[in-house]
Amino acid sequence: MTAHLTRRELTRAATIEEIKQTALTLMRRTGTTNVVFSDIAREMHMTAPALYRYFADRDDLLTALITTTYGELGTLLADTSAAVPDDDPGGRLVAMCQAYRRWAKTHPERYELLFGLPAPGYAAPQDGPTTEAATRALGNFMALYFSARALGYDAEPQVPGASPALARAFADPVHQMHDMPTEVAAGMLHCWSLLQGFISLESFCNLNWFSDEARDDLFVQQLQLMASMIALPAPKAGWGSAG
Amino acid sequence: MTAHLTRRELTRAATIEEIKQTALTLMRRTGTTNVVFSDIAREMHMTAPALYRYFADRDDLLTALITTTYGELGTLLADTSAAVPDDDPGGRLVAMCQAYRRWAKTHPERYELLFGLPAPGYAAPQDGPTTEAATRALGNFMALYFSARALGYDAEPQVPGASPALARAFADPVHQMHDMPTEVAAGMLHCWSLLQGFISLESFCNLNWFSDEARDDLFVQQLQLMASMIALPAPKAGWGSAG
DNA sequence: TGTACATCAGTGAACGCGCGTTCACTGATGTAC
DNA sequence: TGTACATCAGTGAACGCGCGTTCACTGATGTAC
Repeated sequence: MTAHLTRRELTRAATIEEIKQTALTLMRRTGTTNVVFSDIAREMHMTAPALYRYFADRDDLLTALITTTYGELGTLLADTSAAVPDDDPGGRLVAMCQAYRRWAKTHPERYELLFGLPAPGYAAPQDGPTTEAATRALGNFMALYFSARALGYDAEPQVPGASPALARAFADPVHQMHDMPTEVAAGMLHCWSLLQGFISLESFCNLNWFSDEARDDLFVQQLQLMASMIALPAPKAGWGSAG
Repeated sequence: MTAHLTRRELTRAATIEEIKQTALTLMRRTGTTNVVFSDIAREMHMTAPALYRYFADRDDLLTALITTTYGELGTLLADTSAAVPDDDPGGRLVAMCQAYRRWAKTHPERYELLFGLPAPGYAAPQDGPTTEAATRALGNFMALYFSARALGYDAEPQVPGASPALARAFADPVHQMHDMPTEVAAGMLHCWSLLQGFISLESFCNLNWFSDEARDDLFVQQLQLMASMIALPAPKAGWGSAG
């Protein structure tokens, strides 16, 4: 029974969690992926050296933050998907992408943390917890195809066929794409590009010359393109705006 | 005759140029958008305070760097486009996108500078030189449509029609899209999203789990999607890889 | 052409602040007998 | 149940470094007469 945790172990886990949350909160407040030990400590009514009881150094904390953030994103996507009935994969696509978009717009620094230029000396440990968390988060999109197929939808996606090199890449089970047609797998990646492109442009203020409404409409159009790329049926509740 | 420049004015202009280039070189060396006055000065065999003769402060230099970088990107795109015959807009699309992609991969920190999370306290001056330089750079893509139309290509792009809000946005002549069909304008933006998405994913190492060859093939597929979105003919020399 | 003055480039020293990290310590929490 | 010891959380002071920025200065370049 390792379930018996001392009070010390419990508060320790709670403190670690609090440090990470405080760091993320401060990141939002400053609008940077920069994280300052003294600031975190002050926010928690502690002193900076105390943090070294929980994280070896700044890089260690950063790795934990990235993992946590991927986890948060994954949970968001999973919850959003779960809130839409099984038999509406198109609706799930719309809901998940809109949720992702809103999340990135609300927390551009978290988006930057995951998908921006890696920090100065920081190299994510290969095959580490970050990679695993990332795969899990993206798995939510892969699941769309399988739930659509379970419903009998298996229209040909409107994308070019996969090349041998691509097919070889897709065959690796790590990416969760090994048992979908290579056209769908390729389509998934095109969707991913399209989504990331829009979201990074919007979150980093490079689409400010558009009205909110125009941006919304543009995004809805991209959702439609995405659905066609991976051959998903239209969402039952409609696309959400001008179509 | 303001053409008469004193030696002082000439060396001054040259020094400003050298400072900017040194800053960009250092950015590449450190792999960050961070720029350190002392480092620039040392590289130029000067001392840090001397730089204040040329730039009011760090933000001032940053603004200049962004403008310069947009200019560099614009020149790259224009030159690349000009190297392809007028009557091959599809070829121009391929050449420009590949050039852009290579540029971002070689200089991820410059890409970050233009399209990443804006620096800490830095707010780009609205309607400033940066905006103008950005518009000029992107204008090279708009030009694709016009050169295609001049050749008689005017197929319907395979994208949803533009909503009223979008149409209103496109009507603003600033964006150089006011005299193209709204479907084409929308298609342009979808292309832009797709391109930015792929490039940011690749440049920031989020597609490392693919082989170089697989990434190349994926990009070629996206080029084909882009061509169909803005109704460009296929490139005369082919797509460049597995199609 | 030469001289007297103004303007500008660049230096070196210094200020001030932020911030990661170390260290010797105190007090509280847990463990062994 | 109580006592003696080990472990851990957290503190406060300090080190060391980086870096933006200021300032009084020297020497060179340009300008006016």
